[in-house]
Amino acid sequence: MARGFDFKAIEDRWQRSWEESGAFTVAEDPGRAKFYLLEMYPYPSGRIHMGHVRNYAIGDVMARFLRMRGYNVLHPMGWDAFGLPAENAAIEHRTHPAKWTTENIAYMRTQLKRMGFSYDWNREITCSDPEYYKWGQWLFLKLYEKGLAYKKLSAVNWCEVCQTVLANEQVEGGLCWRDETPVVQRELPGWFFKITAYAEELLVGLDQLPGWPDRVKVMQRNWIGKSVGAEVRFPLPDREQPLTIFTTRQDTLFGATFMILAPEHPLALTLSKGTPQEGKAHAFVQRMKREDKILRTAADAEKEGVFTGAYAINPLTHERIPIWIGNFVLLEYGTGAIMAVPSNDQRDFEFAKKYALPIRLAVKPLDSDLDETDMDRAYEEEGVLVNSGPFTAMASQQAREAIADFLEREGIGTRAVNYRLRDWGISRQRYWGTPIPIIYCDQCGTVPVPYDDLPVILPQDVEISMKGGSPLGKVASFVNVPCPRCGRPAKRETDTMDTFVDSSWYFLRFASPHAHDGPVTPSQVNYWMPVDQYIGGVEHAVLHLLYARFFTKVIRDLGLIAVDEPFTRLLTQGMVCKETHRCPEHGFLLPEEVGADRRCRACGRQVEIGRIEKMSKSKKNIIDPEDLLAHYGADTARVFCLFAAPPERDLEWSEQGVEGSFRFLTRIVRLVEEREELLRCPSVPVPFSRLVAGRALYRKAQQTVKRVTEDVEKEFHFNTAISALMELANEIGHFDLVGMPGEEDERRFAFTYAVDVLLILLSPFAPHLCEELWERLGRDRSIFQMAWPTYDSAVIKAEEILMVVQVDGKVRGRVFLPADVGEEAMREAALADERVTAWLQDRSVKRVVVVPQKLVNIVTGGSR
RNA sequence: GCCGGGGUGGCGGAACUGGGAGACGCACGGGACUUAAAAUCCUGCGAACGCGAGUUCAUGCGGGUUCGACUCCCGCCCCCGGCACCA
Repeated sequence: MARGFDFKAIEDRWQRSWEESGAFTVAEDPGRAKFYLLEMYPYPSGRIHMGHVRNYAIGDVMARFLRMRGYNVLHPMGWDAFGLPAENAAIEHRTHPAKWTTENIAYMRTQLKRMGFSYDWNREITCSDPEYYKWGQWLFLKLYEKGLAYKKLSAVNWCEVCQTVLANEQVEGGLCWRDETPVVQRELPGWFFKITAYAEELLVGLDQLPGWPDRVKVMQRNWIGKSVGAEVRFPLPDREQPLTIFTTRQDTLFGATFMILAPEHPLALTLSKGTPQEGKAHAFVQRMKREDKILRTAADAEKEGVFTGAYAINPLTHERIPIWIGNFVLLEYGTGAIMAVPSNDQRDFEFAKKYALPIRLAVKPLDSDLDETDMDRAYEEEGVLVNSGPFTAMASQQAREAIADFLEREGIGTRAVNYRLRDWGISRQRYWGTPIPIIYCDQCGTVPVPYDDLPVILPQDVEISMKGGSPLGKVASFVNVPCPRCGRPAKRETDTMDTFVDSSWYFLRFASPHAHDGPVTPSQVNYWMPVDQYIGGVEHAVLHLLYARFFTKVIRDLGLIAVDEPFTRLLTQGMVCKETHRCPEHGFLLPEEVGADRRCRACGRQVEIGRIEKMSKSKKNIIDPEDLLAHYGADTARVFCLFAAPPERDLEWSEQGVEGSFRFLTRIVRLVEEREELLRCPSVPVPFSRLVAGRALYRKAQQTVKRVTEDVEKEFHFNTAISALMELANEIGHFDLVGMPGEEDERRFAFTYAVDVLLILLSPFAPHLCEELWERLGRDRSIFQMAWPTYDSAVIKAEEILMVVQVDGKVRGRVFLPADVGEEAMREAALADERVTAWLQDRSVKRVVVVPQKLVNIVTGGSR
């Protein structure tokens, strides 16, 4: 290692030392404030990527900082080890998912250790470990007992590539979240968790989370999608049962001129029976069933429908109105049927125009009139009711209450709430996941596996393929079991659980990772929970982060934990990005595939360079942390990730930026090495009141303590914290150790103090290097056993202030004044300043604004 | 369309609660050291005008409030992310 410093040796040495001393092992300690710091655990894909480095570097700085601040810090790590990539790898490399996963974990663990992350490895958990998934199965059974886990046949999202069902949260814009291929709808039986039972609590609980970013809360709020309105029963002539609809706009009821059913609505076909429309309605429903539902219900799809031939009675106008079937009405939402108010709903308007259905205005704008025969679009805003019988002239909002009251009084309807949130489909037709602990018996039906028989072990000897359904179904020794109730031959459930189930409670397990009589040990979990700070990517805003909140509430209701919300504070870090090289012919290129003339080496076309995009294999703009580690070491990697951008923003990779961080650390090494002898000798403390020559440096060090502490603690502004450390390092570098005769001791004291402070403050960011230098200076303990420095606000305050003098708001002069200067003295000094008086010639002073300790603004009466 | 986050030098980014815009770093220019280069050190670095002291302009655009606006208010433009026929 020629360049800089021998980071390899330093890192190896200290990593071994921390491991041997068990520096990061923690236990409950009621005497100390606890802090549970957690980063989202990784999927063991094979090797860590820059996103991990950034995520875990942020967490590790926090962990080390908080320990030095005196907290009892739980900082664990584990593996989200179940999931489809292991099966794909198994097929591709002819290996077993378990082997592939275990090897990946082993390698990635060494990588994390080489980054110097301070985890308590005694608490490591792997969710493909039977000791872990046993308790996932246990929780499943508890949910089943409480009616929160159930099986049903339903239309589900199916990914052809993954050969499995996906949860709603795993479909993004009609595409599979993992491979971005189109998702299709399929009728399939599967297991669901009743997350909707907690919809309201999941919604209102967001208000109790001031430490969460707004955008995540907004995304969850939108996802839960609460709508307040009413269910209204529209009588059907000649039928006992009315047609019930849900609306949020009961104020527009008088404008309901027809109704629309979802094609899957049970009445869609029965209502048309015996009418002249029967054939047409039947054909339409059949066609809708064949069409892809995601396309059919997309926002930009053309509205289509057919008349059923039947009529309902508008319960307020008592008019007979036609019932239609429409492609855009969803069975799953509300009651699967709507009243159509074309005057006040754009979708209904388009439908009415297309099929020449009547339009009657129900709500008009406050300040103008509308003619329903002459509208070119619906009036959807609030307004004043018209054509609405006794409610005419009421404001929308008031009318909604009045009409809801009326509906309830007359027995026509009830107030109602609807949520967009659907139950969480957790069945996966794949192998590498937690087996669902259920047995099907011809005699006894669906039988839960008895608790004593847990875990249901995932068999090892399985042929994995992406064809012919769940691989577990082909393992006879797994499938065929005696019924736990009657003993007769029965069959196991062959679906496994969504891996998001595993990650919905892993943070609880870390508190008591080896508990063997339950998923958690209440005394331990209640000491550590909630997670005080959670750090991870925003891509989990409505996936993991919603499921984990749901599980926390369920487990609380089981009486195992005492918290309502799992994560008190959440930091969503930005992505790691890098520029891409794109050839119009060959797509994304590696930098080395581009010639010096910015042309593609393969075809000679001009290559588009400079688009900054998230690092990804497919865009060929990956930086392997392994290379970073080899060339610059872990400390540089950490400092770069934290310095280049504030954590919540995207980080743009820059080779020069890394170089800069490396230079900074090298400078620190030089700073210490050049004065090593001197720094090793104990210096005699000089009280601040007597400090003269070293006063400025001492103060700078204290100011840096304040800045770094506040930056790290309050806002995670690691970038500005590091810049403050750079400033201090610069000032130390320029400090004159000799000065005037007689000042040496004082200067030595200030210098030593500043260097010590610098090393301690820097140690969470660059732990290996700081430990090394600390030791080289002969300081007796590990730097991480040092208390975080404090500062004295009297020291920090400069005894001189620089007063800015403005004339008419423009800076015209600067004057040094004693810090305790009064307003009147500031005013006088400002008016006496030479440069200022020049500006004041021929102008009259109209007013003088004095900002204490800071600035004087002289306002003049006009031009000269 | 709705919701959220942004827009500041060549670049990444600073700026407390309305008070010196551009901290810190990168890139770049000049200089020192060197036979030379690298490394390191010193120095300059928003733009325009000026020999210079300095002056004017400048935080997406247009208005406003204020002694004073990157910061507050009104109206627009652009970029990124999320949701999107949810009745």
